[in-house]
Amino acid sequence: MKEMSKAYSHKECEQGKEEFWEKNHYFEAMREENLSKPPFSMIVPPPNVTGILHIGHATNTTILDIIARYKKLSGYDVLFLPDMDHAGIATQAKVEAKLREEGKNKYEMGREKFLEEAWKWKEEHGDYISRQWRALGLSMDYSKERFTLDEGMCKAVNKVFKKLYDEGLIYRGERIINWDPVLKTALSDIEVVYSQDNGHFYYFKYWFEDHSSYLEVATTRPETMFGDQAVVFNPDDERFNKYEGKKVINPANGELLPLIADRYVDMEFGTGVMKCTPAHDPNDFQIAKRHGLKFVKTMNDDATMNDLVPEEYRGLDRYECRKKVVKAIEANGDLIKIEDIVHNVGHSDRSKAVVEPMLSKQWFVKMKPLSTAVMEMQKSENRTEFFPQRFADIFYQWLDNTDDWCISRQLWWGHRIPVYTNSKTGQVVCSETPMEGEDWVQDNDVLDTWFSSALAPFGFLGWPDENSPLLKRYYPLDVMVTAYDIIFFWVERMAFQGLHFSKVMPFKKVYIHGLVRDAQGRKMSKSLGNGIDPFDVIEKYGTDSLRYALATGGTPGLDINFSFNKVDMAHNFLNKVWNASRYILSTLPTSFTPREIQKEELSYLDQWILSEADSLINSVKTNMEKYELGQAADYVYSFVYDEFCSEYLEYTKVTLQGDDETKKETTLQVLYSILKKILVVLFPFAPFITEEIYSYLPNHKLSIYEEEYPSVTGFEYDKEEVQLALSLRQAIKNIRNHKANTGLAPNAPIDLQFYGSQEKLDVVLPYLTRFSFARSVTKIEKENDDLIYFPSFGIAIVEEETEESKARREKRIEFLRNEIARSEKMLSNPNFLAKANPAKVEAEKQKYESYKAELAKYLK
RNA sequence: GGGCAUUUAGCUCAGCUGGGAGAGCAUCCGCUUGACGUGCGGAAGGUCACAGGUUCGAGCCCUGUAGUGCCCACCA
Repeated sequence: MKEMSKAYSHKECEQGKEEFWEKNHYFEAMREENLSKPPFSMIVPPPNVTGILHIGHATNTTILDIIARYKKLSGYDVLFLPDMDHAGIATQAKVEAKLREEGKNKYEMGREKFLEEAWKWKEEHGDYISRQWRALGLSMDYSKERFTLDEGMCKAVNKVFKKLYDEGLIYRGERIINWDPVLKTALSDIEVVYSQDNGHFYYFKYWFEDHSSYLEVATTRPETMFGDQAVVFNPDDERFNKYEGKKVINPANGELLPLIADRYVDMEFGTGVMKCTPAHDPNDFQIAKRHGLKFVKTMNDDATMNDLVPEEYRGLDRYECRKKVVKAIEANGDLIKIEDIVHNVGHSDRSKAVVEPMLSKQWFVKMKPLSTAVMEMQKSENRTEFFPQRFADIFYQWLDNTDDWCISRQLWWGHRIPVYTNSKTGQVVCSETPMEGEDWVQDNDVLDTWFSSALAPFGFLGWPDENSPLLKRYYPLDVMVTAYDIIFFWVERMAFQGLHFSKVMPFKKVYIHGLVRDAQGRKMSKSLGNGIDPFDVIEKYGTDSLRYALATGGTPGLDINFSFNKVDMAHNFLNKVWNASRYILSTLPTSFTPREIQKEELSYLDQWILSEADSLINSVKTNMEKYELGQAADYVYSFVYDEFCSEYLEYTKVTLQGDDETKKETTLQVLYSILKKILVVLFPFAPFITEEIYSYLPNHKLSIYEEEYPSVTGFEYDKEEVQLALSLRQAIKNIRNHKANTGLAPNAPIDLQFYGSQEKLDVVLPYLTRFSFARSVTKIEKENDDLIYFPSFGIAIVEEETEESKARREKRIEFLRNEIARSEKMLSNPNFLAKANPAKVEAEKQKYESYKAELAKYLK
């Protein structure tokens, strides 16, 4: 047998393992030999091909991987599919930046050449991501990797688009959309993030035509005044409704604006009179439609002023224009005041530029029918289950409120909209395949990236090929694991697309986790410099420690605070596992052969530890099924440290250093079987170290992957025997406590008296000697004032009576009295006896009796 | 404005159908006990945010208040 090295080295453990697993096909789904197993499927949320994976990716994929490995060992044929997202806007921005550095210009290059550059980018970064996945120890089926722009996905996207188009669920329309003037593309509503920005509220005089008087109108955006078409007040507003039909002068350009009434206006807000800019504000747009106003767009794509504004403003940036207009109006004496305000301003999620609401012709998905279908489904038995459950409500509410989805983007990198216009006839056709003939011109825009990632659950499995083996076997996905920040972007859209095209929800369960923050709970950001690169952590502590730290010590759905403290703890824990294993394996003789353990051969200590192991397995399984990974790992952690290593492992030294060969052999079998269970249970969390240790096990198979997830022994343990073990532990603890309290060294010799049967004394004696350093243990036949009782026996520490020992006894008496009083109160309460759980009542009675008995000795 | 989450030891957090308050780290004391000092044994440290209520019994359930974080909507 090879020898394990003295200290746990993550580098040695992790070296070559991914290749080993891959080479032996453990990551592959749908292997011939696994076809009889039930299928289980997941996909990784596709990372953007823009760059490197961060700590959030590491957390997400670690959770997925833990589930994948757990399911695999639990007897499932697992598909864990890798994939990447072309990330339209983000990648295009990166490629453009790179080209700029090289002194190139995308417009000069043209679409074709630019896309070549983008594909080059994808190849490079895709490879890099792929390597990072392996460094994180992910057991994905790399032979089935997909990309949102690969051939199959292009087919899927075109087919979906065409069907929705034909059904009238995709339409082209002119509406107010969110325009990103830096990236020069339309955005969807959820790509706009609002922040509380400082701004100004400008009050202007709007004179009546005859200059007899004026109305006060306030705005935050004077630069839009050139597009104004009316001034609006509430029809119920007594102050203004007498003016309906009159006209006022726009102080920015001298044009006449009609005064109109609309219920949209809030009488309480501002001056009660509002200017209306139909082409640059969504609410004004609605008002204008109701009143038949004109829509005048006054800005270019880069948010500079266009030719419809007076000459002196043309070409100015919107903010320059704002200053200039205000100045001009002030010069005319029509500026009343400027107030400082804080208001919500929409920014582009990607470029952070202030979004310009603009009238624009774009493609939209009509959401109502699609979202309604999902809502109906979520009320049925076939709903997708959310973990934690509260996210189901968040998911549902969004569906209930969402507006049509703007899906066209003015970019080149992405799925081009499959709609063609005939330049001669003007005919418009949606086609899954390119239209033949020079007259057909394809729409210039591409689709929102999320349009294609929404198809991931079925598209990546092979749809639209209905006969795709993956699709048939693994759809719908068993569980989707993702952070809460992309529920709207991704989970919702997968849901309605999946449901629309397959009639079932695309995933049975959704597990939502939190975001990773720094040790103080702050968001990781470049400016704070508190970001953590998972690969730095891996280098220093190893993948296993990182994985363990990320997946445990938190609560599902809540944010995770990353700290090196946790990684240290994980690393120490793994070192503990390593050393316990090393010790056990070093005690196994070369002749050792694992075999089935029989209940009859077990000592009381064996029975105790095996019963603890059984309940551990039950707890771990229950929690794994609920995705309570932290909870599951906690059980293993405390079992390993406390029950197994600090106690049982130490106890076995008595037997192993003795000369009863039969007992020795049994003990080794128990140690071996529990060690193996620990390794398998920990394997999903820390695959490398457990595989490494596994390879030292006698009779090991090719890989720990070949093992089955452990189950309970099925033994009916003898309650009294188990109780004896518990009593022994308690006695040792008490004696240690006594020593610490009296200033004795832990290994100071001590004399004990034992009250109980000779049989019990015989089995307990060697442990009392070894672990409490008992110099003598004298069996006594009479109860003694100094006895401390454990359920199976009593122990007295022989010592001279001192003030201190008296005080300690007084303390004990006080404790017992309090407990007895508490217990009496409960037991004398008829309601408790009648209503409480009978087992609880029984346990309470027993405690009461034993406390009373102990107290009686002291008070004799 | 609406909603969700959160408040437990100095710090970071557990506490899983209500039944004697826990872990890791930090602190203090003691141990080179034949796997591990990356360890072992022990100690100290908490009106479980606050106020009511339900219950025989509340950290846990209900109502309210306050602090913190986040999401959605949005009034020019």
